[in-house]
Amino acid sequence: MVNVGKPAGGRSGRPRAGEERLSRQTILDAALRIVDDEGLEAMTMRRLAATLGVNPMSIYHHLPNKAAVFAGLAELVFADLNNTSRAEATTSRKAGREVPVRRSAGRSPGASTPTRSGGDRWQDELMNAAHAYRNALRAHPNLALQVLADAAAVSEVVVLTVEPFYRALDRAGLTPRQIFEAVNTLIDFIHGFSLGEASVRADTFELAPDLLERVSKLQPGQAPTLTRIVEELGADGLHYEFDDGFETGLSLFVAGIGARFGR
Amino acid sequence: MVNVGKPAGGRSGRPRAGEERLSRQTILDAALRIVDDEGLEAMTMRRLAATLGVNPMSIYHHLPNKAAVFAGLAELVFADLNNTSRAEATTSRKAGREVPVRRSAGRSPGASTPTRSGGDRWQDELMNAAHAYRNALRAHPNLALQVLADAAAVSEVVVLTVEPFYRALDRAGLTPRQIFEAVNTLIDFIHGFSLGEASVRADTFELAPDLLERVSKLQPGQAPTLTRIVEELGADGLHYEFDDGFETGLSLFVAGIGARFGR
DNA sequence: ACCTGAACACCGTTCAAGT
DNA sequence: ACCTGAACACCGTTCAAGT
Repeated sequence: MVNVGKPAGGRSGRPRAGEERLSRQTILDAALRIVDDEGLEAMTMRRLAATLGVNPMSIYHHLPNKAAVFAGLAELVFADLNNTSRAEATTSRKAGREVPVRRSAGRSPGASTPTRSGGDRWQDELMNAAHAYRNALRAHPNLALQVLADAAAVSEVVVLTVEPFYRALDRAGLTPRQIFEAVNTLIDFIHGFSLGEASVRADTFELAPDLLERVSKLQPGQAPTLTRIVEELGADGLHYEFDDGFETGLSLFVAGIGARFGR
Repeated sequence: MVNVGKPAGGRSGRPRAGEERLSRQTILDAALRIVDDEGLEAMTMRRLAATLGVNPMSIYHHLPNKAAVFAGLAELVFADLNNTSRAEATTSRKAGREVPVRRSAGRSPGASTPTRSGGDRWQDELMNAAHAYRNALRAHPNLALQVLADAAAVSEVVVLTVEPFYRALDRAGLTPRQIFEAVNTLIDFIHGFSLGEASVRADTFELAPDLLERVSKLQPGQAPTLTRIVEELGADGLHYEFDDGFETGLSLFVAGIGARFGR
């Protein structure tokens, strides 16, 4: 199965230049590919070396250990997010490697919100930030758990990530303290949501989508309210869509800001 | 360091009866102790066997593999939660093993909410459910990630866990669909929050508590709004307490329910 | 039924050596 | 500077054998 060949076939999308050298970037690209295709635990140092057509120890010359590889992958995810959300900003282009701009499904693809009057601009801005964040985590389901557990390790790039949230809520007129608290809460929600979503996509089940089946297996009287509510909902009502769930959560949150902070 | 002795000293709190036999329960207890004391990755099958004073292979007679051990641990966490939140319910007591009732720090330890009039009962009920859930995850920080990633594997016991949330929101008068959506959102928030909290307690940093230091290292103009807001807050304003953060999140959520669903 | 010993097919990482 | 081979100290798990 595993092709431990000579100097690695040109598997990745990148065109191999005449010079084929090992670098932090090529290593991380290969690692990401393994994680995406075969899951977290398939990503071993030896396997990584094999797909690069290189001795396992060569990797240690560019990254100090396996943890650093995973930290590097987490960083990639956030970097992707930052580059995606301000595709137009006047940034001095980083050397090499353009990050492909992924577009969220539901929204208009062109310029940001076409001239609309109304006063609900900050809500849209906040929604956009939230969707971009979710999409970045969703792009690599197998990596999500690692990213969320390791967000710490990625300092700068993670901090940049919250700027759009701050901007939206600043525009909404909240106080600094309110902004700080609201952003923390919203990001916690997105993390929890994405964790559930990633679990389902990876392989297993999750609470929301499976509730009906599980409740039916309960002994009578173990969870009376839950049982009754689920029955009232019926099979149709329980059909779960992650997209809807995310939207609902966001709108609940926006409504909360309005009510608590008088917006 | 590791004491690989004869038939295992009486390390666990349980009194060793004359008969010292291996069982699913003793294995899981030992595993939980290793995870709590030394972290997830210290919990290897061989290490577990050593602390039980037993051959590694003996374990496989009671649990099919390592994944099953972790699933069992996740189940313990949720079982703990269920037993804690209805300490008084008339349940036929399960054979053996009483789960110690952990009490949350901030609240009055006695009977639930002493006779209070007012119409805000459901809010308190919801808060209590949320705190109990958070506390269960907080009781074993090293396990939190595993639990959240694996909640799926633990079917029945996880389902029971949401009953208090359903009861509170049913009392609030929401429709079944609204309850379903609100509970999903709230639990996602708690998961995300607990993930962050567990990461900090385990070893690393996290966004909220560390924001100030990190923002100061940003290049000028990289995140203008964030930078300005953080400066306005100042060092004092940014001091982060998880307890406050959780309370804020909950109240934002409760306010959202009020505003969206007219309660 | 429950436990064991030896073995298999892996790991991450150190270290001394090659070019 | 960058890469390698051999080795060390581990893993999870299978399998045939013991009582």
